[in-house]
Amino acid sequence: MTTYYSEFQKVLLSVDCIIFGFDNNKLKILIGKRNMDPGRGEWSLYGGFVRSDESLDEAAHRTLRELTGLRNVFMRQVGAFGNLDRDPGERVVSVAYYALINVKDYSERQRKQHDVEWVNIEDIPQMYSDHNNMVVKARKLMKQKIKTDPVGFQLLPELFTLTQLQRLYEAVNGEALDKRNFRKRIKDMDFIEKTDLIDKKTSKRGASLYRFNKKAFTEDKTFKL
Amino acid sequence: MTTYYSEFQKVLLSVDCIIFGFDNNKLKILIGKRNMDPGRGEWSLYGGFVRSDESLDEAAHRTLRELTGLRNVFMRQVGAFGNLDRDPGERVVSVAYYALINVKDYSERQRKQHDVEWVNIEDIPQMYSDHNNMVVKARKLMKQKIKTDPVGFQLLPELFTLTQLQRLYEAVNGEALDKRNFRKRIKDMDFIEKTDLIDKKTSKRGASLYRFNKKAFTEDKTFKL
DNA sequence: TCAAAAGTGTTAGATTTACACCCATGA
DNA sequence: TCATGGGTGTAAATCTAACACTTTTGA
Repeated sequence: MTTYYSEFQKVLLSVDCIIFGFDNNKLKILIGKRNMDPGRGEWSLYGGFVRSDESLDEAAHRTLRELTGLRNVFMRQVGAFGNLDRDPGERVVSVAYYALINVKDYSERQRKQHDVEWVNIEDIPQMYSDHNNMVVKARKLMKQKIKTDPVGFQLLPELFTLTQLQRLYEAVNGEALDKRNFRKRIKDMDFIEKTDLIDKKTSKRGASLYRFNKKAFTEDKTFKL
Repeated sequence: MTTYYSEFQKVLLSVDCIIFGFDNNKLKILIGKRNMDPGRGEWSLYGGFVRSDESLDEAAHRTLRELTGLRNVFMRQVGAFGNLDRDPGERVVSVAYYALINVKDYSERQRKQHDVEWVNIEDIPQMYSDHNNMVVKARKLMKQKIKTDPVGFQLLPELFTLTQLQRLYEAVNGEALDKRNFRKRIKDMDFIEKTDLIDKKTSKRGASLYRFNKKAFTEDKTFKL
C-alpha cells in the first residue's frame, strides 16, 4: 500500500463508552476500576482501541459488545477528546460514545465477570484522565436527544408503566414532572400503546403496561417530553 | 519514552474546518479545490494534520489561522469521522470543527492566495470524501447553537442593523421571520444595544446600528431567537 | 380499614403567531 | 413624488403550568 502522508505522525485511537442504564428510578452509568497501566485502579469508563479494520462506530459497538454481549444497541458519538495530557503514557486520542441499554439485558454474571458497576449519575467518582468530561458531555447530549426523539424506551423494558416512564424522564431532567401533564402528553402519542396487561409489582391496584410501537412512529410524528 | 500500548496500530489524524460566513444575506462556507493527492481537484473543506505537540482544538485553530490569519475565532467540534473508506490513501480519521467568522475579516487577497471560495450553503457541490456529511452535521449543530447562545454576532460586523440580524437568522433557519415579532424579541435583550449611529448603505431613510455587548450578557440572561 | 400508588380535567397565565400601516429620504 | 427599506402595537390562538381528589387492593 502506498503511504501518501508519510511525513505526518500517527496517533493511537481509542473509544470510550458511556453506558446509560435506568434502575431503581435512577439514571446510572456502567464504570469499573482500570486494570492496566497507566492509571491502574482508578475509576474509568469502559473502552478499547480502534482496530485498523473497523470504523469508529464499529469500534464502539464492538467494545460495548465485548463488555455486555449486546448487539444493535442505540449509540451516538459524543466527540473526540484529544488534549495532549489526557493520557500519561503516549498520546491517545479517544472518541467517546454513549449507549442506552436496558439494565435487565446485562446479566449480573457478566457484570461481575468484568468487574464493572452501575453508578448513579449523581454520584460519579473522580475518574481516570478526562473521563468525567466525557460523561458530562454525553449526559448533555443524551438529555437533549431524549427530549425530542423516542430513544428513552431503550432504557426501559419492552413493557413499562407510565410511572416508570415518568421517573425515567425525571431522572434524566433532574427535576420532578407533573403527573397529569405528563400523562396528557403521552396520551397524544398514539405510538405509545396501552396493552391490556397489568403490572402489580409496584402497587396493589396495579398499573397498565405500555409499549412503544416503533413502526407506528413514522416520519410525520413528533415527540416532545 | 515508554510505549505503553505498542501492540495497537496508530492512525493519521486530521482536522477539517467548516468555516461559516454571512454575506449578501446568505449563509456561506469557505471551500476550495484540493491540491494534493488523493482527490486532487475535487472540492474540499480546508483541513490539515494534527501535530504531535498540539491538542485537537489547537490543531483546528492553527489550521484556520493558516488559512485566514484569524485568531480567537469561535470554533466548536462537530465530531470525529472515521469510516474505513473515507480516505482512498491510507487510513485517516478526521475531526471536524465549525468556525464562525465575519467575512470582512478575511481579505480577498488572502482568499485568492489560498484559492478558496465562499459558497452558498444551499449550493454546496459534491465534495471530497465525506466532507458533505461533515457540513450537514456542522450546520445542524450550528443552527441549534445559534438559537440558544449569542454566537450569531460572530458572523456580523461589530455594528449591524436589525434587518441584517434578521436576515442572518433567516438564512440559518432557512425560513422567513416576522419582522415585528423578531424586533420585539430583540428589544427584550438589553445586551443588544442600540447605538446612535445610522447606516445609510441599504436604505434612504437609514437604519439604526446595534452592537452586541458581551459584558452585558451575564449568566442570568437568556437568549432565544 | 388504611396505606400506597394509579388514574383523571379544568383553568389561569404565558407565549406565540398573525397581521398593516406610517415614516424618512434620495433619486 | 414616489419607490424603498425602516420602524411600530394589538388581538387571537396556542401552549404551558398549576392544582386535588377518587379508585383499587393487599396487607
